[in-house]
Amino acid sequence: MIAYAQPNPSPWDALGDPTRRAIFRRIADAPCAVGEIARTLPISRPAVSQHLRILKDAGLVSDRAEGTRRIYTVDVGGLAKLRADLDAFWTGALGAFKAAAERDVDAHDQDTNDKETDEQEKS
Amino acid sequence: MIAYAQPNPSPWDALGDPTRRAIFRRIADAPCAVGEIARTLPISRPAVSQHLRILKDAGLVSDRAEGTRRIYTVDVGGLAKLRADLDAFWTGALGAFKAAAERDVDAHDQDTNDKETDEQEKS
DNA sequence: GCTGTGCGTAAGCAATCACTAACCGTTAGT
DNA sequence: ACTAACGGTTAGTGATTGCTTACGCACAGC
Repeated sequence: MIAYAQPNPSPWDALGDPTRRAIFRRIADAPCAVGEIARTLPISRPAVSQHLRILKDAGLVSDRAEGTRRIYTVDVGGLAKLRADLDAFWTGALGAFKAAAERDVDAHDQDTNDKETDEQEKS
Repeated sequence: MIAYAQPNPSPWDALGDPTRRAIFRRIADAPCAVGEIARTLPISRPAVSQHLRILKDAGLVSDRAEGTRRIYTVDVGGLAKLRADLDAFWTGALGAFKAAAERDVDAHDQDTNDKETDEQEKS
């Protein structure tokens, strides 16, 4: 899976896998160690390690040593990136929606602007 | 890629691919047709079709016919799901952070509660 | 020092996935 | 009716990916 690792994968890439989402969800609830996570999932402990590496490289979690254990915690930087992207998607979608609503009066007379008309008809 | 299709993939699964994120971003900007998207991306038009199918099954986009063209628009339902999940991640992460902040006074005396202490040290 | 526990990493493998070319149905214009 | 444009679908292919086992290092307790 190291072959899969690229320097800084996108948080979206990282959470595009259901196992990694489950792991991340667990860490978001409370910081925990690799072994604790592995015991709650139907996969091997090294697999969890490898997933954590990806989450870490994506900026979604960070880790620190505590004796023989490594404790993983959420890195809000990665969450912020996701939120920013999601907001952009949302803004774009709602922007088109609002533009269509403002043109609602003329919707049937101005069929030349297909983009807004399409969005209005979808809603 | 139909082999990849499952009835209702998660929006996270759908956006876990960079090509699909690019497609979705384009649609979030404004509704558009398959061919328009394909012309702006370095992949074939059938590939775009297949990606759109996944985004649609994930509830992130919807489509309608307009002559020979199919116009794709954002489905805010899928966006809402992403937002809800993201909020849950965020809430969990900040909850642990706030709990640690409230215990800041006793942080050095109560090292037995490792979870909160860990989160406080991370921040 | 020895032993046990925890965990990162590498290598290998089977399954999955993103891509292409080809095919064909639908729509629209002449 | 013919032609062009559009786009969904299928099948095949090579690349990618998530998993496992094995190895070895670090830490902690005795």
